[in-house]
Amino acid sequence: MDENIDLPALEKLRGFLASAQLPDDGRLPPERELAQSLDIGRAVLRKALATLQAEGVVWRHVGKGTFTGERPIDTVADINAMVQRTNPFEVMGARIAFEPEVARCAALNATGAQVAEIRNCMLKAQQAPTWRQYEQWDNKLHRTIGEASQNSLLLGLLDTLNAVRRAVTWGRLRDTPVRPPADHHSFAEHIEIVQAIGDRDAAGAYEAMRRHLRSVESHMRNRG
Amino acid sequence: MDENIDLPALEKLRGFLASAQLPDDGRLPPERELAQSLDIGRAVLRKALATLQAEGVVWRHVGKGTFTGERPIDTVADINAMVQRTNPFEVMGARIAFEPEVARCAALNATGAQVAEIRNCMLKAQQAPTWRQYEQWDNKLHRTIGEASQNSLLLGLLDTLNAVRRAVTWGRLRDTPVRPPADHHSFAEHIEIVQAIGDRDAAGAYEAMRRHLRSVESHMRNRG
DNA sequence: TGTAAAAACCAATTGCATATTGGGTTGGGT
DNA sequence: ACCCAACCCAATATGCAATTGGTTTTTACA
Repeated sequence: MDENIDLPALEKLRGFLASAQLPDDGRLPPERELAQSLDIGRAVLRKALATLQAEGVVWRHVGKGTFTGERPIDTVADINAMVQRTNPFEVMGARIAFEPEVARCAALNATGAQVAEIRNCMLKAQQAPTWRQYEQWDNKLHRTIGEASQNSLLLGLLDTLNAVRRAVTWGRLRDTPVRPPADHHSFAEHIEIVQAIGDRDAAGAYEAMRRHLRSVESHMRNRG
Repeated sequence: MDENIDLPALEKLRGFLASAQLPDDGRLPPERELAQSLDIGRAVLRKALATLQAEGVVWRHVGKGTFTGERPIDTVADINAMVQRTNPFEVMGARIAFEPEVARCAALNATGAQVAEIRNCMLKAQQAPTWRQYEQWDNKLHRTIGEASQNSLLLGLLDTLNAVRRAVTWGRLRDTPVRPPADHHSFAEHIEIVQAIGDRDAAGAYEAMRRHLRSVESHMRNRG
């Protein structure tokens, strides 16, 4: 902490914070304006603000303003940052960590209509005439399982994960045959997942999804 | 599919897509410009584009443009939308689904320095003189566990989850006593989590984190 | 001469008007 | 009946001036 702090100014600022009616986002008036209304210089105010920032009472950001409370972690537009930071194996690891839990929640919470939709997606994926359409139905299958968890936040996180996955694997379809072979490993795995969800078997759904993604991971490694 | 499709125009468009040098985001020229350069009408082009969009070859968005490939799910992690849609119980459910898996990965992957930092956060949380500082160290403990997973995507998802959590629980500290009581339930639970991570016990870390969050959940219910 | 305050400058961000883009309709021509 | 050109609308992007925090320079005073 800076020892040159002006204590009367700091007390004025604390008094302001204790009594001010601030907007919902906790934004303080601009420094120039606040200095004037507290009848102190801006440089003095800035020192007092720096003290309060070090205590976690306020946070400041160039161009945005000064706000009460702790600085939020910056997550807006973080998808691009995530994409830059990660790689296909991390994406697989995150899926293996996350999606079995989503399947578990789906087994506990899915409506009958959602179970039927999950089955439909699985069948459509098996019957898909091209890899592109197989991927579309595969994506829809996984997302419908996320919807069936009945937890909008889990679904939001799953969508974030899939957005990163697609960005990381962009262009990956170029060198594949026309459609998946009839013995494509995911088909049997999908059947097990969907069966467990339909049976309301949470642990079974968790294990089946985990086996599926481990299998996807090892195929990815062999193709590496 | 629309049966009024103009096949020569569709072939012209496919030919364009096969040979064009497009920017990295796969953006096509604006419709008016593309219609001119292909020497077809804009309405005809729009029909051809609609056909390709139905096949998943391109996607279009008012005001943005036309792009190759499938329509991405909203790629900006829209934290505000998640916050509006969810509630504290969903947040708890998502944490219970997600954070034990993060603890499992941390037990397998943490460096020695990270284990030491995790311990430090735990001790600092126990010694915190105010609830505000306890929360700061608690947040840091959970985030350090996320870092220790050595998976930047898992960490990104955890940050997203915590950003939503903070927004949903905004202002929750107002009516609490000065500091956590010495027998605050989380203290013993933190010890178990940190012990399991330090012991490299993945299943133990998973179970300890799950018990901790279930305990937080039931305290939340009783307080509700 | 040293210090504090005021003024000026810089980088990051916001707000707003205008331009652009896809979506669609209308009228005229073949 | 269909296509084309022109036009309109809603969503989005772009560019620029204003705003905001961060810092340096200048000025005034003791």
